[in-house]
Amino acid sequence: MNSRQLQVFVAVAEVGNFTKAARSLNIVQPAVSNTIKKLEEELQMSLFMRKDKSVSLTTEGKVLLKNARIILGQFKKAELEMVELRQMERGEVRLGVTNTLGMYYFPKVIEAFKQRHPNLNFSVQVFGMRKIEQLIEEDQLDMGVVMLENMPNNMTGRHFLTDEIVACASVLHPLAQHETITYKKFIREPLLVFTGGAVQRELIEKTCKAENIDSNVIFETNLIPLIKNLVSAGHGVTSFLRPVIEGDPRFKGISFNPPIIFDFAIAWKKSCHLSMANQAFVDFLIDYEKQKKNTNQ
Amino acid sequence: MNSRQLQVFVAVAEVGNFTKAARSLNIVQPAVSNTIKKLEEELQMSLFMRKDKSVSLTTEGKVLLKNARIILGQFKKAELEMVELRQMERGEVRLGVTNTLGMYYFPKVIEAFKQRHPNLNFSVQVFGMRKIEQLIEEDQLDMGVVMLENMPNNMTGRHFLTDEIVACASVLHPLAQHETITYKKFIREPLLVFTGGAVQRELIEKTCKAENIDSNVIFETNLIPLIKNLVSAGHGVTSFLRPVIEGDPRFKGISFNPPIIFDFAIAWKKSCHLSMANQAFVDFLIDYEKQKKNTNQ
DNA sequence: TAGACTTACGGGGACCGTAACAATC
DNA sequence: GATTGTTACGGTCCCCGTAAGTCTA
Repeated sequence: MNSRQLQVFVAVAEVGNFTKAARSLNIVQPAVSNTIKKLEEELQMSLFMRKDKSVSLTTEGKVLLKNARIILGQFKKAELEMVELRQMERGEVRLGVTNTLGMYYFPKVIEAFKQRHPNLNFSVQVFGMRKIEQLIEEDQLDMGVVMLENMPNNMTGRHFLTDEIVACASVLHPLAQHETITYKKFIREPLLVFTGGAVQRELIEKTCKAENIDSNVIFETNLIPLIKNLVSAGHGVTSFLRPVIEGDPRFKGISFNPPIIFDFAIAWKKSCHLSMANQAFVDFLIDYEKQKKNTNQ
Repeated sequence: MNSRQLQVFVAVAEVGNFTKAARSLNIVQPAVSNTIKKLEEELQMSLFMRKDKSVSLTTEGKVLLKNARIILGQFKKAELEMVELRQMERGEVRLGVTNTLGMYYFPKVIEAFKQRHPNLNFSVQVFGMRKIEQLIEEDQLDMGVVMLENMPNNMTGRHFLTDEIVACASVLHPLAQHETITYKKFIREPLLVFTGGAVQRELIEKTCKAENIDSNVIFETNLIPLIKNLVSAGHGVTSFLRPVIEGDPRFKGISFNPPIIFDFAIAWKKSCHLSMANQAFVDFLIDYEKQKKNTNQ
């Protein structure tokens, strides 16, 4: 007993006529005869009473019909679900992002993606980069933002964004006169440090150690607006990705010399297959950046 | 997507290994590879992550697995129901019998049949023969007992029993001395008539009319024991199928001259297919009589 | 004679088995 | 080298289409 046999059987049962059933199935009538005959032989019972000009179900046929309808319905439902998955009308994306990118980069991208695939469930959460790597490892996230150059070797991913870290001071601050600044000079300033992601903090520590000086951190927070307010009020300087202060007249962004460039990648466990929804988001992300680059040129 | 593909898919999903799945399906491993590949191509999505030494389900695979289990379960259930129907572990027999046969013939047969097919639902009801024909016509009975020689032509059936109608008198009655009696002489006796089935009553009417005499019916009832009591007490004579009085020392059964033989058939609507349960009972009935005849010889 | 189902026969595709290959430990 | 999955090839069986046959109105 297979699905094709049931399909033919139901067609015949519904129209009570082999010829019409064949037409509705787009096959010839003898094919229907054969299929039904095979099915009857397999079940060792007759399913239809052959009367002149029409056929009708036997008692056994009626029992089979009930089951056949359920089975075919279930097939249809399963196939539909698969199509929905394929067409991104179902599924889930669980993404971990850094605080900065979560505030200044992803909202626009995700909004555009959501518009394309409105029925996907989307979970975006902000974590530090180390935490993102850990949660991906623990399968609590599907993917996340990591630094391209130090991607864990049990993970794989794709580079999607390059951005510059700049020193950030109030436009009234003496530093605002400079166009570039060395990192060594920068860390001697009173520093307001964003501690959400450990990366910039690590950069400071490393440089201090290399220069053999103590860092001059006067304030730590993971609230970007708070840092911006304090910097704006002239309490110190900080470093941000350039987009954070771009367009904000209160701040001057000063490139480091040599410049500090971050390459961001979206990454996932190497051993783990991305669901179609996640894969679609990655593709979308790469494509989004390519489009943006083309437009800017 | 067909049932075979799902069967293979579930097998692989359950053991997480193509080779073992192939073994459990009693096919070779490349066959499994091919089937899964076809399925993946058809659904346009990958269902398994191929890792070293084992495979595991993708997100989409998990969704399919849930559906596949339901579908295969439904198949199993349907096949089981068909087997049960075939093996007479389900189904219903709705049989109409005459009063006499219901009391003196069918109990033993039905008991034997019940023993063979204990899970069949059985409905046996006593009606007059005309009523049986009517109820079959109305589809309220599947089959019933009718006279072979006047089976309605919209019905068909099989002869299963031949029995003799005999005059029945108390052993103390003067008629008990006779070995035969003509029907003409019989109807001049004071008659106790069994009115459950109209057949014997009709026979009396017909003969009276032919002989141009009034019938001498002094009592009518459809209670066989009551008639037997009255006959036993010498209040009159009656006619019965021979088995009714066989072995009862109070009565003498006197063959008519010429003998009156009834051929009983079990019959059903010609246009209507007998369910396997009913068919089985018919076969059983014929076989039962054949066995009995062989034993007696 | 027309309409409906059955039977017989041939072709194409699906599935399975064999065998050789690739990859990982 | 052993185990696991993939690819290629050939054979068999199933299903479909064509054509002829049977039955009934």
